[in-house]
Amino acid sequence: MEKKIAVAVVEAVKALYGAEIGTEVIQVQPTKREFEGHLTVVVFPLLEVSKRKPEETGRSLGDYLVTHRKELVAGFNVVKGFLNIQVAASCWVEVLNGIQSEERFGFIPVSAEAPLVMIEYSSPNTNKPLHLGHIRNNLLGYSLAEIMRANGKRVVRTNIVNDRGIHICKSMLAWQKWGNGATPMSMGLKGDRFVGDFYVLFDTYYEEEQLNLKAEGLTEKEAEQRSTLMAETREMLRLWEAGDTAIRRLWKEMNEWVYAGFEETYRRLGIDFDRIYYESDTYTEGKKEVERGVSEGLFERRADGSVWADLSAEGLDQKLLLRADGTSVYMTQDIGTAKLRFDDYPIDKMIYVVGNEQDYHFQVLSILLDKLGFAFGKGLMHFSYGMVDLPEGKMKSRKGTVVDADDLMDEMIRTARVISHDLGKQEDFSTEEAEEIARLVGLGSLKYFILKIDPHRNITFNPKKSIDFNGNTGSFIQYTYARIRSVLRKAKEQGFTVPDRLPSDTPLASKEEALIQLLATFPLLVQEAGERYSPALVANYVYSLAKEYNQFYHDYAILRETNLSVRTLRLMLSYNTAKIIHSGMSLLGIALPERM
RNA sequence: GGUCUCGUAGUUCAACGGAUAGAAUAGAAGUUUCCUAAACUUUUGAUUCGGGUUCGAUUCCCGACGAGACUACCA
Repeated sequence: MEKKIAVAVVEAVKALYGAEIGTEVIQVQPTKREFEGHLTVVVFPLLEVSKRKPEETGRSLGDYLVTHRKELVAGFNVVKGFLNIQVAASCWVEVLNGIQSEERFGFIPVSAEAPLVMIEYSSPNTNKPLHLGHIRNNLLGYSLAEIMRANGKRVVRTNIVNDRGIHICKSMLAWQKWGNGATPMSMGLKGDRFVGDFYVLFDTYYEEEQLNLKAEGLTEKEAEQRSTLMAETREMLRLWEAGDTAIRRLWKEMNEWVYAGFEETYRRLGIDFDRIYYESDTYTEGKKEVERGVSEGLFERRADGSVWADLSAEGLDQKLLLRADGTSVYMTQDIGTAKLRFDDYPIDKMIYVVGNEQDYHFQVLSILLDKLGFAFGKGLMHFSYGMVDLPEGKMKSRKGTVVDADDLMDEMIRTARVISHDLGKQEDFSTEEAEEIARLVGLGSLKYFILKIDPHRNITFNPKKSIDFNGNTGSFIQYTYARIRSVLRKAKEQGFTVPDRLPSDTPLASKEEALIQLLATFPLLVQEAGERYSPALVANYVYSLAKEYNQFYHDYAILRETNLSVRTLRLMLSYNTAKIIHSGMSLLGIALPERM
């Protein structure tokens, strides 16, 4: 609709002022509530060609549109430099017919030639369970993938698992020393939790060791160097890299436990991947690339054997790529992973969903890949998002102030169950139904809470206050959806049908026009969300749609409406609102209950 | 110190450079013979400060102040 108006205005400008302008000059936006009209044209940008005052220009354009395009424009008014347009009712009916006729309104079908976007997200370490920060990451990544797909892109969702390194060795060593052969099965624990506990155990003993050493009068640095635990860990890493079979077997077994745990958490969270990469497979590739860089004179090997990239020409500093002992660092691995990925897929766009603490890392990665001659280096996108903090400050795994992903999901579902129970809703449902609804609502609220916030911002998450189930929340949207489904069920029972299309002379009330207008903007919204990589945009749109429908619902007795054409209109509006809420929420990875 | 991100009602979030800065919560007052009251209606309340760019700035630029991140032979 906005586009139609823009085209019509271009035509009017040509007829009135004889000037050729592009539609991109025309700003068409929804009219603010306090003014009369549906859409508003901002005339300020047109003053240059009209050579007249804003009000006069607006009136001339309005007159032209009402006279020459009356099938589109039914009326107008001008306030200052704003031309408010009343769109003809028959237009809105046609728009609604258009929405009704499309299975997935607003989604662009994915063709085999479409650009291929790879999205990396999650990227866990295998030494501890997933926490709230990972939840934000996973939700953003999953949602972005859905949004890109809705924009007609081919999408490969990928996960790079940091399955090797000193941190894993800490868990392994602790298990060897103090595990007494325990397994997740024997302890009745989730595998990731089980291994994470050993990681914490290592740290506890390490702290103790450090305190003892410092008590002997050693400085902090000396104490670190004298640590036997650390020495054993490093030795373990060395053995791992050397391919020691016993160590490799232990490593494999403990990682399997962790993967089983992750799998469960991912499944509950409702996210998955198309392709998983393991750092243990990619880090050697990274080393090769770095060595190539050295031989091509791109990087410098120092006297101690370490390899560095000098990025001072780019305004950055020196960056380590290989340690003196030849082992790789994070950057080395990311170079290797990138190479393997581009060998595996014809990637047009690479998106890394990683926290903003790594902004610098990706800036450097982009430059390094570019230096190494990879065409994709410059175009890689770091989808950076803010930290999730607690009211007391930053989450610290060592201080035990981390909000565990599984615990949080449990808590959300529990809260949903309690609220549902208190409202007396559960009487209508079987135990299984009630439990399923609690699950959908609890998780939906959590997801919505995270996704509606602009990714750049840090989130302060208050576990005590938990998450609201009222207002701008996932459950509000779910409730609205369930209610619409209920209306449609009842309509069917009573023999009322939703037609394929409405006659164009169907009368419309302003509430109905407003709802159609909002529905009609969905394709633009999806496109914009794709261009701006913004799940938050989708979330806030779906909320405003749900809110609009709630008011509509409150004002009209849909099923008791006796006028046939009015009732079918309202049913059709309900049907399509549900359809688009469903589409929108699917972009966020949020499931909807049929009843609640 | 340097680089980057963020500063909006008491609180949590919105606002392609557009009109009188929107919602939600919390506070105050209402609405159930009626399709689901997890709803709806009314009401109180905010752009950190100072410059600049222009028809117009929460948005863009400069400076100050405040919060966070990075600046590791950690990942």
